[in-house]
Amino acid sequence: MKLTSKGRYAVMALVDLAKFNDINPVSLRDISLRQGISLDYLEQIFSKLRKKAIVQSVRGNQGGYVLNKKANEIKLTNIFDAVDEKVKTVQCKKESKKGCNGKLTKCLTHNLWDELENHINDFFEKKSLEDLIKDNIERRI
Amino acid sequence: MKLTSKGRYAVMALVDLAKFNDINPVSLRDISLRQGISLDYLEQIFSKLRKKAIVQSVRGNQGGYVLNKKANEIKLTNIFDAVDEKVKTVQCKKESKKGCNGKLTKCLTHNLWDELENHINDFFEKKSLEDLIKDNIERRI
DNA sequence: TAGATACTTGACTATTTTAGTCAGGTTTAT
DNA sequence: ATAAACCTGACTAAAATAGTCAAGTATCTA
Ligand code: FES
Ligand code: FES
Repeated sequence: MKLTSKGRYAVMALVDLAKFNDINPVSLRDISLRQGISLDYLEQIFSKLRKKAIVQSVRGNQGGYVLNKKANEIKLTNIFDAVDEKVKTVQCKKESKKGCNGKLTKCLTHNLWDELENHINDFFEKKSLEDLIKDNIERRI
Repeated sequence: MKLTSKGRYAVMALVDLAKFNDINPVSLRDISLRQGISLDYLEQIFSKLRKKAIVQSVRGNQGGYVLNKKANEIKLTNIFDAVDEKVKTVQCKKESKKGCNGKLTKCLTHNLWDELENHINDFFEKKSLEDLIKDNIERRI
């Protein structure tokens, strides 16, 4: 099980943005330089974040992006959802009544993976951008 | 983030094996048929489980595999470890003092992913094969 | 109003990982 | 002897990932 760069970058970029949010729109170029993320890749990511109303764009010279909600209202769940980073532990289709083995009953481990999925999603539900920023200031990394 | 088939199958096969463990060695062919997993793939998986002493093999006609420990002593962690299904949330090398951005400090989100990794591993630490079997009997799926 | 900055979009691609398959063994009960 | 079942390593097709690239459009500032 691993986290993809897309999800990792999305959160990283938003933390960066949130730190500078009060003053001016933050340009992707700046985030790219500070965090070492490809500019083109960031553009893909922010396009998705914008469509899900997590950020707002300001076009033109001196433009950039601004948070569209308060930092404590943006949960990791929202971010991951926006960039299609989903937690997927079961093999079978959620809706289908068939198991992953093609049989009509769920497989021996289906419930386990379901529990795991909930366990992970709980973590994402609880963490907000604000938490991350606080954490960064406290630890001074 | 998703769970791979290898990890899923490893656990599924072991639950199946554990259910029949008292009587005779269980052949991979039977597990393959019951759980709908490719026999060749199962062989790869069990080879690893054997090397980590989670199962024992019985060669020859009427042979198969047997659990090498009690079901309550086999945690998910052990299984995942054996088949190299690892949880990897950080990008940077664990040992290296460099961050994922190549800089000397850890990135803004490093601590977050570390927490996440622990959160997930906790789940795997707590669940044993025995828990899974009980769960199956209770729910009768 | 020209030019620079920065957002916007969509298509394309190299690399890596996954999820197996395949072929050829060896061991042992009957 | 022979069949069942373990054992091993190499190979591969398909999918996912992590980007790159190209061609825009909008807006501020000089
Ligand atoms: S994971 Fe849902 S049936 Fe196997
Ligand atoms: S994940 Fe460890 S430094 Fe970024």
